[in-house]
Amino acid sequence: MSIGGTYDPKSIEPDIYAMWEKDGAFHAEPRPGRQPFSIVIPPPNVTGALHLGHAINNTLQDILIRRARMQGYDTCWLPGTDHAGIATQAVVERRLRQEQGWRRDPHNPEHREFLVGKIREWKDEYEKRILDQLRRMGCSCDWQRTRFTLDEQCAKAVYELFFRLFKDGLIYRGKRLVNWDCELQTAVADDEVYHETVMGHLWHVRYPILAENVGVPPATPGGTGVPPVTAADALRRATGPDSMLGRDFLVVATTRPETMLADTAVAVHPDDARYQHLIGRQVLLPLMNRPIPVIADGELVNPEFGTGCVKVTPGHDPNDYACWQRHQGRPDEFGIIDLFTPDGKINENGVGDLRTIPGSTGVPPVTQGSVGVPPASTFNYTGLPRQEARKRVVADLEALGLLEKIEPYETDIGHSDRSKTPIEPLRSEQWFVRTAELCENGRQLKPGLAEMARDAVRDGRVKFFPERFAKSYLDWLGEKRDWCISRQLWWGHRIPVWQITVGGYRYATGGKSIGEIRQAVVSSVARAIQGFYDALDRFATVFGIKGQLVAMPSGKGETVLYVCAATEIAQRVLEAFYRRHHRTRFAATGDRDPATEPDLPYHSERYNVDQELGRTIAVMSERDPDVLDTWFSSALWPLSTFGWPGEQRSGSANQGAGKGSGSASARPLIPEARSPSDLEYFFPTNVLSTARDIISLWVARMVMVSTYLTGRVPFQHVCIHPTIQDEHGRRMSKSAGNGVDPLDLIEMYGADAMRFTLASLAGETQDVRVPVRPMKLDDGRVVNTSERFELGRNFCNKLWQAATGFVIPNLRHEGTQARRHEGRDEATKGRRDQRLALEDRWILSRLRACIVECDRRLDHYQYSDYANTLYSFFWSDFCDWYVELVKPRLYEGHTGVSPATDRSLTVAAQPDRRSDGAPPVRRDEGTDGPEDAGQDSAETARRVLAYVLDRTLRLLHPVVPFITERLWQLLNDAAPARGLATGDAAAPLLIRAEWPDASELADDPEAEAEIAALQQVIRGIREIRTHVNTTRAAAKQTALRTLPRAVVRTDVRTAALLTHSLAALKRLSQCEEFEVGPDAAKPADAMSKILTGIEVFVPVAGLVDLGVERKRLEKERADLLAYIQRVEGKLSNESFVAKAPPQVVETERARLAELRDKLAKIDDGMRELCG
RNA sequence: GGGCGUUUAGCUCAGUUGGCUAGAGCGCAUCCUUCACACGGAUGAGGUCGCAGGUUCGAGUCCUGCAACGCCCACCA
Repeated sequence: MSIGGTYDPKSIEPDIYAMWEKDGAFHAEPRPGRQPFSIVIPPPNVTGALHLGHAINNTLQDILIRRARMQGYDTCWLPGTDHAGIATQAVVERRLRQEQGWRRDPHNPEHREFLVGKIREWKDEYEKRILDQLRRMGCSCDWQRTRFTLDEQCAKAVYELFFRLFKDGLIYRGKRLVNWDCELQTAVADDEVYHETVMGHLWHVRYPILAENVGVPPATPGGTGVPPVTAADALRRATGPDSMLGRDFLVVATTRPETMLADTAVAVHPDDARYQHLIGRQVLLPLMNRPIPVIADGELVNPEFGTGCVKVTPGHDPNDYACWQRHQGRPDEFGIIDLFTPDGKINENGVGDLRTIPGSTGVPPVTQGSVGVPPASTFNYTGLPRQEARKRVVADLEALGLLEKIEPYETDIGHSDRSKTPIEPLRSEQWFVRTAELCENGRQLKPGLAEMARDAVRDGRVKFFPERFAKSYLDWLGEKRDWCISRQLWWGHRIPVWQITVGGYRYATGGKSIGEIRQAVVSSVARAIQGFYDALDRFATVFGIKGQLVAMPSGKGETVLYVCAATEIAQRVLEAFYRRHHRTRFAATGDRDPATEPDLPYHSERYNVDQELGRTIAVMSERDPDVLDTWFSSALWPLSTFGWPGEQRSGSANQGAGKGSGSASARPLIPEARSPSDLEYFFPTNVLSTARDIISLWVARMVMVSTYLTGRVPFQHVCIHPTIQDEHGRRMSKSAGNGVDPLDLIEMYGADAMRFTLASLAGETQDVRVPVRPMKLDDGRVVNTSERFELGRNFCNKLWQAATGFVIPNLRHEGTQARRHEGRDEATKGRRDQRLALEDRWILSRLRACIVECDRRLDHYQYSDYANTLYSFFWSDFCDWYVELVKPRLYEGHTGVSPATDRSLTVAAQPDRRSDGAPPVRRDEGTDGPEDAGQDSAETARRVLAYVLDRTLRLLHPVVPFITERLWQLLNDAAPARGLATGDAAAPLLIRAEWPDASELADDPEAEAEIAALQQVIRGIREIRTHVNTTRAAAKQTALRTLPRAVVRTDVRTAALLTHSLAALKRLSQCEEFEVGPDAAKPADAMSKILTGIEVFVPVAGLVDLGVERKRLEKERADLLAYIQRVEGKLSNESFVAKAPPQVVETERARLAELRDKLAKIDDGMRELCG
């Protein structure tokens, strides 16, 4: 051990970590009758390496884990990573595209295999890096339990959850408007969309008003007697010189003109007088030449904005979609048209031919082409990319004279977080989880997932720290939005569902009535379904997967079913079943050879029972190609990682392959004889520590899933840590160039320094700012770091210096004696034998307060207060004062500070429950005088030094584990036994040592007050010395290292205290001689410091010009006087005296007396100075 | 637009249920290479606590309004 060397983290960190791992300190097994403490790591995405946000979160978790371990819990911190479906796939795909020009073909199974392989390579690389980063940070994770969201164990849980939700009717498939990423060709969640303000335009377009509604009801030729108005007429009138708004045309404003091709209505506000007369009429959709209705919608339309008319494109705009939904089933309902292909091009609906447009009102084409206007059929945008289509549409409108004006307009465009391309809202079939309660006829059948999760927080089973974050959790869940769980990706858990389509073909109508035919079809469909079920059931029985399959109606009528498999085995069996039987008919009638039957179309929606009748068969389609949303597996993380659902499924009873019914089965009881499983022991976890931006995405979903599956919450406490920003309050990110790699910080400052700084940043605010600076590392690399981390580095160095440079050498120096002492200690056990000096009692009292404070702060997840408490205890109390006070006893054989109120230590007689620490000790009123020789005093000082360092290392270990563990080794070498009063051996490894117990120490207010007085005197003399030296420097005189003499006038008791601690007093105040006493005479030509009840005088004749002293006293007097006036003002205020609590008034009075006394003494001094 | 948070020393932040002259670290100034530590020690300067009202004997702290900044959610064609 070198003395005086700067702490070098790099030289110890790897060895220390290896030692912990070798010792198995991170791993815990369930043990009956013990207390577990568990945390599951928020699994970092394998998208990339860890950043500072991960660093702070994992530091905090490690603090909790290490403390719990020291407190004696069976502690498990479960590590792992998240596959992060869309994010990872996007990164890898982008790379493949850039490097090899590779593009994914969604329908090519080979592509699927190739890409998933590539992503897995990426994952392997980054998972390794991430786990290595955690190790370098010192995280004490239970590596044996490392999990990955796509591994077999997690997948098992995912499929089981899907199966149960599916069986309970909580998962459904529906066509909804989703955020579509045209680049990645997948739906993305709302929270994966960010908005970017871009400068765009607002195009104002005229929509010609039709003189007469067409098509609804179908115009019978010649029926109305009024000739239908042609498109040409309408256009001509709308663009003519005397055309009139509201009579001949309407104007709509749009930021996305290309979507007008899919307009199905124009909306106005119901109360808007300008357009009242048009509600219910039709306008002609330009380019498409489609009549669309004018509807009233108070929610969609703001009459103040734009023209007050809104084009309605329900297929591609969320608001319009909502409007469309509102109007469904009403007399003014209108259609919906999908316009885009998955890769963002205009589909076949971008042609101006009415009859080809599904969802249109089926109107015959309006006559066209007679007035020089291009016929509608020439407007064909099919195949154009969105941007191109926009240009063409605008140009065409312009050519038609329908473009009223173009305004510049600032608008927010949704972008995909992953591909950074604009989002296209479009309709798509997706799987959803229902979160609202299930009701029938107004009666609640099942409680909703959202409500169950809200209850868990409302009734306190889950608590947030800080508390306020519960609100955003409750608010978000209150919306009960359904959760879109399918993604059109390949990197993830594939949806375990096969579709069964029941359809008919070659039907003969042979003279039957429509009613008879319909009847026959219905029963034949039912028989076909039954046939399918029977076949599937037989298959399931053969393969032993009964109960692992369930079929449910799709909600699309009786001809489509979904079959879901609960396990990967069942999935494989189903896949085999599909391969073998998808061409087989499960026919209700007939007995044709299946091999000769042609395949039926995948969808049989167009099947029309009114026209034909034939045989009905069930056809199975391939497995749903989509994968599950990443959060679906994340929601299971606390359960899946500990092994849920366990073994319960194998050998479970037949739940029937038929129609799913019944709720999730209760968890089986565990036989008491065997030791608990991981799940039983470590679940629910104690704490979840995470960032606030995923409270809804992740925290809420974990609670939903856990309560649904087990009836229990996944964690008791949710701890939200602050977000780290750069000095300008910006988020840190690689792309912004302000990202900081934890490994660079470790390289530069050491892991402990980083951890300590991060902990000291983690208060209860939601943001903390860290200035980011590029700095050069030793190896020449320039990386982002922050000087903020010098805080931790300096503290670690101080700790290192104090321990290896002072405390331990002093123990080691007397090593033989320390061992002798152990022997003697045995012999004298239970007898008073150690005299604690005042500073010993003081530091032990301070230590006690420090332990209490650390516990209180950590119990409330107030990490910064915990770190700061230790910082000031160790640096200020221990190093600055205790160590300095104790030096005379060690170096010069002084007896230490032993005032009249000396106390001794009594050793408790009973055996200690601890194996590695000190026993509970009690103080006793001692009456003995301070007669101990210096030898004993030095011995006591060493014991206290060792003891306080021991406890400090324990307290600090959770936040700075490496350095404390190393110092623990050194301390063990120097003082293997270091209980305060007995010689019990310390634990070999700090990581397993016991957490300090404040109750073994006593609060000692008397010692605190006395040391405070001592400190005041020392500070007073230091101040005078500095003042003298400053003055001398100004006069170009050399500085004085020490003052020759000081006189202290104070009461008998304080005088005794100062006298007894003379050596320390001289040393700390750098003053050579003292005169102390109640009657000490003030020397002439002295500088003075007036304290409460203590006057300090330093004769400075010949040292410095006394003129400056008067100025100094004058200023002090002025300050004092101002203060006195304030207090006087308070006390002369009658209502203060009358209304304030008596003790407050009393305090003020006492203060006033004190201040006046001081003032008088200062006045005395000034009189003398003036002569 | 809704919600949450922040605003205290040059910078980054503490400041408990209102009650001793508002604190810390960094930075700054002066002095000190004295035998653990210059990644150190000593001393000091520096703050009308965002603004305006209110409650109270008393407000950095509680209430109202305003402003700036940040985050989350929802987003008007």
